[in-house]
Amino acid sequence: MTRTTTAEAGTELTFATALVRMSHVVQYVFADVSREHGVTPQQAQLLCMLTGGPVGMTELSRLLHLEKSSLTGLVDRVERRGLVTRVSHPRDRRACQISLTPEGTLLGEKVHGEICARLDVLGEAMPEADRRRIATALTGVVARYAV
Amino acid sequence: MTRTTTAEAGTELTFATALVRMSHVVQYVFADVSREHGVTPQQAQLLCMLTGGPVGMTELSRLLHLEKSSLTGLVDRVERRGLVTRVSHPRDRRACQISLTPEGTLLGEKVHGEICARLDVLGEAMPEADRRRIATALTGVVARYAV
DNA sequence: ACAAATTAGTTGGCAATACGAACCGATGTC
DNA sequence: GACATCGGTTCGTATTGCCAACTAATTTGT
Repeated sequence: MTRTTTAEAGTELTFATALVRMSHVVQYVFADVSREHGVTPQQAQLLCMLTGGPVGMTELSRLLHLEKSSLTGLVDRVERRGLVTRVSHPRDRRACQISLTPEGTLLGEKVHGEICARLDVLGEAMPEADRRRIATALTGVVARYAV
Repeated sequence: MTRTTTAEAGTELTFATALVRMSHVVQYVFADVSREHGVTPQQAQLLCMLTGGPVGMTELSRLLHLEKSSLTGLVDRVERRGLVTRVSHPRDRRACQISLTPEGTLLGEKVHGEICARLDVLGEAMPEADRRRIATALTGVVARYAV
C-alpha cells in the first residue's frame, strides 16, 4: 500500500485525476529518458515521430500540435545535432521532408524502446488482461478526443 | 513498418503507447483550458497545486519536479498577475509560503473544474464500471512510479 | 495563359520555461 | 563561535512556442 506523497495518497482517485496524474508520470519518464540521451523531450518526440519514414513540415506540425514556425526552430536544432535532415521534395519545390539520419534513427529507437520499457515496468504489477483492457479503453478515449 | 501515421485510428495500441497517447491528450486539454483562462499550463498547474492550502517553495519544487530556481520565476510571474502571494513563514525567516489570492483561488477552481469536465466527457463513452476500473488501475501505476 | 488565391516553409520579435552555478541569510550543530 | 546546512534568489544560457509578416512555388479561376 502506498500512502506516499503529500497527504492521503492511498485514496481512490477520480477518473479525470487519474488521467492527469498518469500524464505527469509519462512526462517525467519522457523527460528522464530524453535527458539521459542528451536531447530534450520535444526533440525525442520528433525523432519518434519520424521512425515511420520522412514527414513534411505541415504534416509534422499537425501531428505535434505545433505552429509551423515553432516547428522550424525545433527541426533546426535537431538538424544542427545531425539527427535529421531536410530532404527537398522531388515534385514540390516548396516542400521538404524531414528525414532521420542513421544517428537519428538509432537514437530514436533507443529512446522509444527505453520509454516503453519503463512504462511497461509500471504496468507489470497488474495482470496481462488488465493491461490489455486499459490499453483498449485508453485507445478509445484518445480516439474520442481526436475528432 | 508502422501503419499508424495519419488516419486509421481504429488500431489497437500497446500498453505503453496508449499511456503516451493519453498523456498527450491530457496535455492538450490542459493547454486549451489554461489558454482560455489567460494563463499558461504551468501557471494553471501551480494554482491547482495550491488549492489545498499554502505550500513552501522547496516542497513545491518537489511536487512540480522543478528546480528551485525555475520555480522562483514561475511564482514571480503568477504573483505579478495577482494570483498568489508570498507569505513569510512565521517561525523561519528564510522560508515563505505560496498562498492563493481570492482571485487565484477562483481561477484555480475554474480551471480545475473545466479540465476534469472535459476529461470526464472523454470517458463518457464507456460504462461507469470501466471508468472506475481504469481510475483504480492508473492510480496503481502512478503509485508505483512515486517510489 | 495569366492574375489571384492557396500552400509550404522561414524569419523575426517576444514571453515563458527550465537548468545549473553562484550566491545571501537564516538556522541548525559541534 | 566557527561551520555546515537549508530556503530562496539571481544570473546567464538554451529551448520552447506563439503570432504576424514574408518569400517562393503551386493551384485555381476565368
